[in-house]
Amino acid sequence: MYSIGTISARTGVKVPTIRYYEEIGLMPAAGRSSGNQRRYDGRGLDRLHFISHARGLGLSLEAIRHLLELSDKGRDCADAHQIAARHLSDIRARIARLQKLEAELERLSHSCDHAPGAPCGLIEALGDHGQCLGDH
Amino acid sequence: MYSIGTISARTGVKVPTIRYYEEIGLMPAAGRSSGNQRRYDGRGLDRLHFISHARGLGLSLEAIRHLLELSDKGRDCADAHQIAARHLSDIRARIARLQKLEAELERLSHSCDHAPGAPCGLIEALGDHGQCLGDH
DNA sequence: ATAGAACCTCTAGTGACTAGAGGTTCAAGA
DNA sequence: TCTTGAACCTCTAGTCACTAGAGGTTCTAT
Repeated sequence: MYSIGTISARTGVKVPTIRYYEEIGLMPAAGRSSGNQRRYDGRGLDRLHFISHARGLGLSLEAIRHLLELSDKGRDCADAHQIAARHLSDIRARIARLQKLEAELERLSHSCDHAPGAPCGLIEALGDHGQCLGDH
Repeated sequence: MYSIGTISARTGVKVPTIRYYEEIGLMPAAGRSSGNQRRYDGRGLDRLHFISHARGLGLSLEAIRHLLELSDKGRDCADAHQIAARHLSDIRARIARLQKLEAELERLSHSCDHAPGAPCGLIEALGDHGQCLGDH
């Protein structure tokens, strides 16, 4: 049996975060010691590893909750793949958007010649969307 | 003079969001009609355009607040460029991270052969960080 | 037995909004 | 001038995924 501090150290998930996961039902209510402290077994540790890993991949807690349910039920992985596919396309969309912003911001930075006394071209450009190429 | 609804329509910023910007001091407190409704002039509209554009580029309200101060003071654009540069490197870091996640998630999806009855390889892989390449 | 690290619950705060309740004002048409 | 209803007002509370702090209790090692 592990204390909350132990599984925190093993998974890298902070102690208050573990309690938060329990509060929202992502982690099952842990067993308690005689003095009311949480005690976890290997399954609890595994589950927290799963959550931590999926969070690291950027999945929302809602998606993880869904994945955990599928895992608990034990079969039919089509749904799991759908969740992963949705997340993947979401990631790709975010990359595309960030790349547009990157280009735009770089362009705006170059629209200023740093002339002393003159207004900053970058600030002007921020005020005037008309100068922009993209649709942000 | 424009009503809050009018500048909302012109900038695409929702009405409650404009009130929120005023509450946190990003928009100056607007003048009022005799019946206590907000009234904006061209400067208010410009300022909201600026904020909306910068938000669209992904800048935080804190960064925008800073930029607005620089703009109000009117000269020395080095600080503005520093803010933009910081944001640009932040965007690049986020792109790099998302690209890692993309690769990892794609790999995990392929680690399942969809055999009926067998446990889902994707879910197994999510539980076991040891299988991973990256450091997410 | 004791010290102090780790644990407990509870409340409140973060960023950037969004939603809703309950009430008031404005502008256009009759 | 009156009426209608769209737009406005303030205030509170909720979102996501935590994080911080107060004030108190339990565990573990010496």
